Amino acid sequence: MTADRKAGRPSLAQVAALSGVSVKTASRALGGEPRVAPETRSRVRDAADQLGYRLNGVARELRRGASTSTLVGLLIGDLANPFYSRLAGGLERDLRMRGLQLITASTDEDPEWERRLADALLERRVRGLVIASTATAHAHFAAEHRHGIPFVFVDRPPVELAADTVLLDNHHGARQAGAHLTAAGHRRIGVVGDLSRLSTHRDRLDGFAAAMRAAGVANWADYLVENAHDVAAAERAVLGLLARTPPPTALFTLNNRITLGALLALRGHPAPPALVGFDEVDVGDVLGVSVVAHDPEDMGRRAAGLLLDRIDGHRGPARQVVIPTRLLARGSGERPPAPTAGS
Amino acid sequence: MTADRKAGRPSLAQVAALSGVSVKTASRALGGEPRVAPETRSRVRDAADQLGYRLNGVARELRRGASTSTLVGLLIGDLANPFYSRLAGGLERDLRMRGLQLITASTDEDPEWERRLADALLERRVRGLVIASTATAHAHFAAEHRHGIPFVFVDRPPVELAADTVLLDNHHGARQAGAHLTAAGHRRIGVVGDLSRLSTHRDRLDGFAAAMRAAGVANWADYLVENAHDVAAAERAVLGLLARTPPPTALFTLNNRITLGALLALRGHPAPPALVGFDEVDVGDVLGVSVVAHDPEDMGRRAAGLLLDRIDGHRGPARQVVIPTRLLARGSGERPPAPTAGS
DNA sequence: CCAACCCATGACAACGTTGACGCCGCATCG
DNA sequence: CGATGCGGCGTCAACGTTGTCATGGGTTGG
Repeated sequence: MTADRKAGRPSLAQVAALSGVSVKTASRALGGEPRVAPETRSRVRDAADQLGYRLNGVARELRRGASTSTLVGLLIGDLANPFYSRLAGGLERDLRMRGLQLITASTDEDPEWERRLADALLERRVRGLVIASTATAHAHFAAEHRHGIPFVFVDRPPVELAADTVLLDNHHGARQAGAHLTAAGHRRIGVVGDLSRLSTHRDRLDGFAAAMRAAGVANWADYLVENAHDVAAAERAVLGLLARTPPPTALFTLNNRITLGALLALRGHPAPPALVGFDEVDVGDVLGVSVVAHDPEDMGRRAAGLLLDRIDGHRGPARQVVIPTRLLARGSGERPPAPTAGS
Repeated sequence: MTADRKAGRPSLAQVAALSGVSVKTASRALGGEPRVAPETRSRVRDAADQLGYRLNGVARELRRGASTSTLVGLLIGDLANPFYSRLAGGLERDLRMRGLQLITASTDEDPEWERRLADALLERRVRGLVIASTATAHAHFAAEHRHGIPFVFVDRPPVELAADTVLLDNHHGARQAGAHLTAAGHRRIGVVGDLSRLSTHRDRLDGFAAAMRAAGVANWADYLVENAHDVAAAERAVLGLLARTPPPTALFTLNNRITLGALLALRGHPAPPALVGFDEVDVGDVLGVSVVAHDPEDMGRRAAGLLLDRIDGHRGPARQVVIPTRLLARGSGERPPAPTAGS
């Protein structure tokens, strides 16, 4: 009652003193080491309980060395985005089976923040780093990488750094979406994309362009809007596209938030254009939204796999995993072009 | 090239040696302390860059003491659930403005896991703990709490522990939903809930019961299904309710996942029952789903506020913040009872 | 011209734990 | 019965950093 207040947190020395053994024996007893008499062990445990003592993981990590950390860093754009949070969920689940914990930070797609956060994590001596990078160069990670810290890049590949990577099949998925729409007869397809510097955006655009070339649609870029980074911006972008003359007969939205914006823009529209979105949306099923789907949780699991391999000592060259996509036709993408204007 | 491989990570001593100063001076130079000659500082910095050196945050934390940690623990049910991930997002954003980082772990609503994870976080000497607890007692946190570690309970209150809390106005929200449905003439309302041990579930049920009493609806519990913990279970539960004779004319789904399950079950239904859900759903707006809405990110921010107050030395009694809910009428909740059976 | 002072730097200890090693006493074995 | 082995426990040092105190040289001021 007297010591309860001022004494910060008890240390192993206090537990040892209370139970009448040396510090080392107390450490053995609480750490589950063998070679401790059962009676001693329980006496130490009782003393620890009485003091509300808990082993200090920070001291242990310092003593045992950097490669004993159980923390893995995860840098993503925004935890509130279902794509990222599902990825984080899959990653976490596989890591914790190995006793590793996830420390998550959102970059808000700001490269400067991303770097500061990465520095903080590395200073904390995380065991590895999984990163959906928004930066356009990663050479400053080279030193850490050489020192043996495993890096896994997810969703977006590293630049100027040879590290393990998990990517979506962006090109193929977008090409499939484009082909699906042209097959239904669409020639004027509004395309709404995210920040143009992101590799995912560029890859999807490339895939779509390939589909347009294959279908003989020139000038498709006339109906392209980029940098619609949030739902509201996407909604505005779609409304802008629909106001053109002639309007697009179909839309291809390059990620989940943009698809949401488009759905908002099309609400109550008498003759909505066809719509295919990249990424699954939550009730896409119920809404009948056709999408290029993939499994974010699987991305997280694959990232965990690559990371754990490295932690287990795998020394091979950087590996790349590609997560497949598949087109889910649910109605919105199969609407034919409205017969307003000629072909 | 030779030392590059075997040497683990360089230490301050190596930087000091390379730059020809003492360890302490190197520490001062890199730590941004005053009283270092500019020329010395840059020499040390160069040496550090050359070695790929980074200050060791673990050692610093040990040296400076427990209350200098910049880690805050967050325990939630499932990172992939938008409610939790948005809460985490709001929390993280406010914490990082103070230089604090979030370490997140999912409990999968397993009390035993929750306890293990909490132990691990406390052993790591986190600066505070935010927890959406699935356990039914929290006395084992009492010792830590007395030692001054701030706890903030979110979504669900602590049991046998006086700690800061952020809750939703579950009772009021559910009562409003019930009143809304009875006002439209519904008397047979199917209610689908989550794990019955969760306080959120019980509070919402209580609120709904109050509305039923007020409207003079007895035996409402005949149409109650509990423990529908995932989307698939909720879908089955709703299908089961609809198969009853007479079927319910309306549904009240007690959380976001259950609402999703209900939407799946009602897909293509010729004369769907009215539906009100607790929690916002992603495109509820577009779908016309009436819900009892609230702001999970705000919950996170309020939790951050309570935590930061404690970190700043606030010593008052435990405080409780209640986040308001509001009923959003979007169509699904306003459908009148089908005239199949009599009132 | 000497005292008082400040600046830049260094030596040392300590944070709390655990690995390496050593010691003692009792049981086992040839 | 002495040698060997091992279970139980203690001593010591080290992990990498930083707070405290000390030191030497240069500057200022009376």
